Amino acid sequence: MAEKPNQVEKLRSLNDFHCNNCGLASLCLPLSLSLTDMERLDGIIEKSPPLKKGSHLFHQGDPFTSIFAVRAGTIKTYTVTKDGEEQITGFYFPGELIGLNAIDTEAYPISAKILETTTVCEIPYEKLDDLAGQMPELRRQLIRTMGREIREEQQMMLLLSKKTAEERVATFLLKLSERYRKRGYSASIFRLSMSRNEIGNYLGLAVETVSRIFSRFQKQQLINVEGKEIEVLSLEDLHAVSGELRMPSLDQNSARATS
Amino acid sequence: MAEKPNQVEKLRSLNDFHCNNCGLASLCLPLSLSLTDMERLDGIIEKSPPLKKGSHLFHQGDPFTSIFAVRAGTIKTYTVTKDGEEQITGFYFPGELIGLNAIDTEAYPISAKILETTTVCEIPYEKLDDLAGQMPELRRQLIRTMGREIREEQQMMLLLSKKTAEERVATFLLKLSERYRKRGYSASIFRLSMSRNEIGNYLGLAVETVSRIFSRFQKQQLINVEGKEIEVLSLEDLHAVSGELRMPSLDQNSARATS
DNA sequence: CGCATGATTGAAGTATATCAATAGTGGTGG
DNA sequence: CCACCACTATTGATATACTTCAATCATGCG
Repeated sequence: MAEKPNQVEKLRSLNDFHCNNCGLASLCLPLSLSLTDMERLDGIIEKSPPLKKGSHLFHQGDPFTSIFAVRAGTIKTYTVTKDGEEQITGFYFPGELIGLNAIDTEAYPISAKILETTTVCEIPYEKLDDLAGQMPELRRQLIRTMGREIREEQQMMLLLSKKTAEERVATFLLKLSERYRKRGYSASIFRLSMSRNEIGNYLGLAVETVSRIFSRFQKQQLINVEGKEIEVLSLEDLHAVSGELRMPSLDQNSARATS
Repeated sequence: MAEKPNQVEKLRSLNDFHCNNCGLASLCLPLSLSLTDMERLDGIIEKSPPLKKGSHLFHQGDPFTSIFAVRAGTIKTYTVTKDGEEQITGFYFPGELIGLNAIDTEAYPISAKILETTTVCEIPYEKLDDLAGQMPELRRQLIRTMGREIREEQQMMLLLSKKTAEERVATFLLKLSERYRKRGYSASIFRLSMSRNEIGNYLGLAVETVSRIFSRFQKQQLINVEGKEIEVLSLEDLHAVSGELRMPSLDQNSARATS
């Protein structure tokens, strides 16, 4: 039976999606929860249908209600500056949480836009807070996740204030590579889900600069670029260009790393 | 009795220092704790003696044990980049917490250096975590504080990636002004506890640029500068130069602000 | 009081932005 | 299915905000 998975089958399996069978649990909030705890967390989570590219998860100013975990796809978050231009504050991949910066406010301080067809888990914050009061491991995991976010943003500050354009782009590619690797994808071949414009915006560079540096890196045999397809030819060399301290590819066990 | 407060008196009052009589409680973790809860928090906190300018609270790589709350004085945090130069990640004033970025690691990812004679409250993280499990309001306050830190760092990213030198310096001065105001000091006259070099480092600018902009602002009657003494002549005009969206001085009740 | 360190100001250099023109890409409808 | 159009990316030429280098001046600490 069930020899040919059909449409109904596929729908059923979508509805059967739970934290305890989510491949991302180890990257997300369920990390180190017991099975029963995981089920309780699962109970408060709303799984979204696929969201279309270009649509918004929420807009800056919308009332804050929920944290979102990316299940599949990519999301960018951004604010709009005084003169109307956008500043991208982050790209979010499966297992990552969006909305942590809104916890002490009544409205989202940023907008979240879908970059490619994406599904998310919506976690109502009031309920999450309740559960965090009852489940020590969930509380710790939430706080750890926030601590990591603070740290990563400080690294981003360093990138923006001290690094050259080449270092920024190299660092960006390495970080992407590392994130793909952690999710079980190739660390050396991947597809950019954002435009050159968005990369430049995020890194504090003009589009043209990003484009030139991609070309330069290609000429230097560091990477192969073909539109949005990136192949990293030498993680080591790219790392040398990035000006980063540690060698991310050696950093297999991030929990024990001292950063 | 006790007509002339003497040395012993002063020492006694130092030892009598507790969360429930700390003027900063409303800016710090004790915020919205009940009196009993506050006393329990107070029970796990170690009050430091005065720390000397130039000394370190901890060094990058030291084992992570505690969060610190500044009680009086100023502290800067910084990382050291590959080529040995430092990147300042923040300045911390009374009531602010240091070390939140280390929570999910085993070692501090930054160093913390005293800028002027400072006292701190040391909060052992294990004990804080225990208490957070028992006291919902403490848990919420810790998480809120982290959420705010994440948000503020995103604003800093925006500053570093989109703002001009003048906008950066103006924003910096306004943020300082606001922080002094919240602590009951003058919003328009204050003393910089950091050097021009440190300001430049933090803002991603050369010292010379900071100095030139201070002079320019002075010429434009925005501020008066005399060494480390700053007088803001027009918060409104400075705000206009800063490129910030909101008018911070109108933002009296930050808890209800939606940012 | 003196000397090291920090701050200011000017002159010259540079990395990156901006402007401009062309080439490629992907989505849409005929 | 291909042709079209808008959008995105690339590449070159020029402009500029900020850095770097250099010299002088101020400050504060022992």
